[in-house]
Amino acid sequence: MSAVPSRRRTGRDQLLAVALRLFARDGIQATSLQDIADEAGVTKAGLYYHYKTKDEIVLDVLRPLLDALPAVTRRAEAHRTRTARVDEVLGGLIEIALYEHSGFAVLMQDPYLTRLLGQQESMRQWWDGTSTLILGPDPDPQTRIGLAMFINGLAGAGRDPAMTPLDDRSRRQALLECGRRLLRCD
Amino acid sequence: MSAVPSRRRTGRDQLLAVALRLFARDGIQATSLQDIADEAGVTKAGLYYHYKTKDEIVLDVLRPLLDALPAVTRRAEAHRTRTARVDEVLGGLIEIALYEHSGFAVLMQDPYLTRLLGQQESMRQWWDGTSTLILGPDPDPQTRIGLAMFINGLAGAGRDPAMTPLDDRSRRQALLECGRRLLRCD
DNA sequence: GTCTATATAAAGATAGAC
DNA sequence: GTCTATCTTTATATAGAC
Repeated sequence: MSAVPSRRRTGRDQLLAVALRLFARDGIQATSLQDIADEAGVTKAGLYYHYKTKDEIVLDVLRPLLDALPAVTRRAEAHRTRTARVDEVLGGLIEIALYEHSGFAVLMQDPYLTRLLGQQESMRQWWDGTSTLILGPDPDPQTRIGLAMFINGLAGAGRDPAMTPLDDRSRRQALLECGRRLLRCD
Repeated sequence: MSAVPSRRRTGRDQLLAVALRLFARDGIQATSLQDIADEAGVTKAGLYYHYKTKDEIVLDVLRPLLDALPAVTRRAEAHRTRTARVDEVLGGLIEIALYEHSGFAVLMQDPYLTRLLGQQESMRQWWDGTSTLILGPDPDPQTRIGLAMFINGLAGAGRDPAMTPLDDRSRRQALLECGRRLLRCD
């Protein structure tokens, strides 16, 4: 028994980090358990001590992301003005896109995950609720489409070469400005 | 010899249509030759009369798209004012995203294709050139990132539920408005 | 907790008949 | 131009030793 119950770099966590990197680079479907095992320095069978199936690995890799998105919405609900809610949602999504960009890109774009989450029914519900929260129950189509372009373009914009000369703060600011323009909040 | 040399629904074309639909729905890697053959009503071996490899099918499916993007840029180069060039590029990309949306989404997002095109070196070059054409040689980062969000978000926004109530013209208009806002052209 | 070895299914691809 | 049959490789997954 360890005297330190806090999270260390246990085998499981290391596997997840390796898997996420490969998923983001090659796509989930193209990443075999053999690839993950090789990269992690274990054998394929060794993975099965930690996980029963590949899907279990996938879901565990994306778990932090799947939790982070509703958390953003909950924080936004605590605000009373529309402006504050918009900023909380846009800012929260930008944080995720910038600092967990691998996971965010996989979550938003990988076809394997789309199927695994059942055509993303849960994702769609979260997005509907979040959209309604910041745009109101009956927003004009232009604004809704602007928001759709923001969420769909965020992962790509976050890893665009145009970001490289900017520091962290400028990156957040630039992406926030994109969102505000699309939602006509500037 | 046929009296009608024009394009009919030959076996090859039908295979491409089937393949594109499956690629867009499940991703390229998750779509096996068996899947395509089943859907097209032939056997797996039958595919190999038309194509030597799966990659050949993939590239042939995406060929119209890979040709359409540079064509947009060439049309834009014919204009002299920046405004006209911007509208030609944005409008051209919107046309593709709306009317060849399956192919466009696959082209922009599928990890299999990214690898097949060699980390998309050719795509990156096209995008650099197009970006420079409409933004000038040294655009401010905010505008470049806005353009990145547009191209990356276009496929997703084009198939967002918010599009359904709109007719074709309104859809084009809404997406164009997104682009103009991101580029501060309104 | 990680290994060797193996089972089983499915992938891409080819040979050759019709 | 499409088929049946088959080859080879690789995928997920399991059994059981250490």
